[in-house]
Amino acid sequence: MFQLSESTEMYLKAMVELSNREKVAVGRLAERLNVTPVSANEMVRRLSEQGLMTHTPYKGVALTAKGRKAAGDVVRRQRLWEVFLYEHLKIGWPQIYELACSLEHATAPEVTEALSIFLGDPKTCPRGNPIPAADGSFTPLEGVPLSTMQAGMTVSILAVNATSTEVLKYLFERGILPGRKAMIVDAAPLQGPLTLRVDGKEVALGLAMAEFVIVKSAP
Amino acid sequence: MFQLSESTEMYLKAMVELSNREKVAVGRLAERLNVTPVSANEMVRRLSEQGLMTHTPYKGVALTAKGRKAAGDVVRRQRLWEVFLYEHLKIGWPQIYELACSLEHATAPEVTEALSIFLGDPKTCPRGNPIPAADGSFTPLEGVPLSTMQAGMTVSILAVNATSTEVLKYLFERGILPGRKAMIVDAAPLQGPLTLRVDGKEVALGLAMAEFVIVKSAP
DNA sequence: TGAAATAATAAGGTCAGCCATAACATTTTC
DNA sequence: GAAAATGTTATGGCTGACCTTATTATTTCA
Repeated sequence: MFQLSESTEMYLKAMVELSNREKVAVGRLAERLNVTPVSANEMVRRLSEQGLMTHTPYKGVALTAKGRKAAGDVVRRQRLWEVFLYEHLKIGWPQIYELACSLEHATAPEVTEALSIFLGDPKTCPRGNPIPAADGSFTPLEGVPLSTMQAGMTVSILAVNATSTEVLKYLFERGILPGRKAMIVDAAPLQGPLTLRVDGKEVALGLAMAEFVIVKSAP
Repeated sequence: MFQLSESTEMYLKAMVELSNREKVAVGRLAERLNVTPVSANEMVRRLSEQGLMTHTPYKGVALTAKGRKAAGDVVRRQRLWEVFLYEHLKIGWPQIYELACSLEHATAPEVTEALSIFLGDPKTCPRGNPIPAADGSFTPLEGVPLSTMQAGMTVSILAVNATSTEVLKYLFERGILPGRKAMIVDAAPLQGPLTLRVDGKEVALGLAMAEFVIVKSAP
């Protein structure tokens, strides 16, 4: 609607959500965006031609400076709407990502800035992620996916990066939310699930989900 | 995004904005939506097949009950966003239509209802038009286009139904706003312009614009 | 009443962003 | 080092909502 197509915005957003700077495999993009790897490849080619990302075959994709700026704008809109939906419209935590995503695509720059002012220029969205500045710049969180942690460690949950309402609902119901602390009781081998203790309760979490929970180790 | 395509929503909205129940000429639709008459014809066929409108060739198009309900939903979203943008984000009156239009297409039912509550269930948008109820029902304004009025009459402006930001800006700058009173100083013949006295100033207004200013005669 | 204006239909084209299937290239893993 | 997994490219197809050009039908009005 405002230069970038909806599809382009989704790809940019996925890049930010999946990477903390490193290259992202095209297959991961395809998976997150629910398209076939062939489609993702096509789209990555288009976006590379537009100078938004660079693709090194068999190695992955990375945003260019231009792409990072554009992605920052998109993510800013998305997260500001999340704040609005959560804080002012009282919409449930698991739903806000998906609803904000739709609104994001339809938001003109003047609305973004007016919204930010209305909200008091928040720096973090309800899922714990930083809200990029008006110029699109942002510093990724200093955290790692929960899936990389070892049994016995205690972590503090910084952010949840899942997008599907269903997954968010699952995490929400088990108290896996930004700000909480979790103790890793067990990490089963062979891509097996993690067992956590959160809020006094034990929770099993598949690795796929644990990838989208960003944590830092806590004392 | 939520069953109806963006394009469908635009046609439904145009139907509500152009009619006060009577049939609308396909050419008017085409004009307002900035598409060719051929395209509008195609689209009207599609919408008729979906049971949203009925088309009587050479006579015009009318919404069915189903179409009126769907259109009411769309218009409700649009106008609620207008209120939000105007009242809370402090965005200028001429801009809100266009900006709200984009947001409208991206708004899920639960957001619409939460927004309505947040806004205090307003009944009128900043352009003076009624906001349909949650079930899509609404009563059209009891007013007529300014273009149908005679010289010498004094009218009270009920609503402004223009959509282009440019036209809205023109009207805004001249004080042609809901709630104001206007005296028709002169109505030139041959589709000529109207001359109004609004707020002590004289304003010339082409018939095309005057069609989108809804008024009732005032003492 | 007949010309002009408007409306409708037909046929064929474009474009973005998907899809599937199939062949081929590279990397990972046992 | 070979098989399995993953990634890439090629080809062809689809859909929605537009477009143009051309032809035909109806209505309006001078």
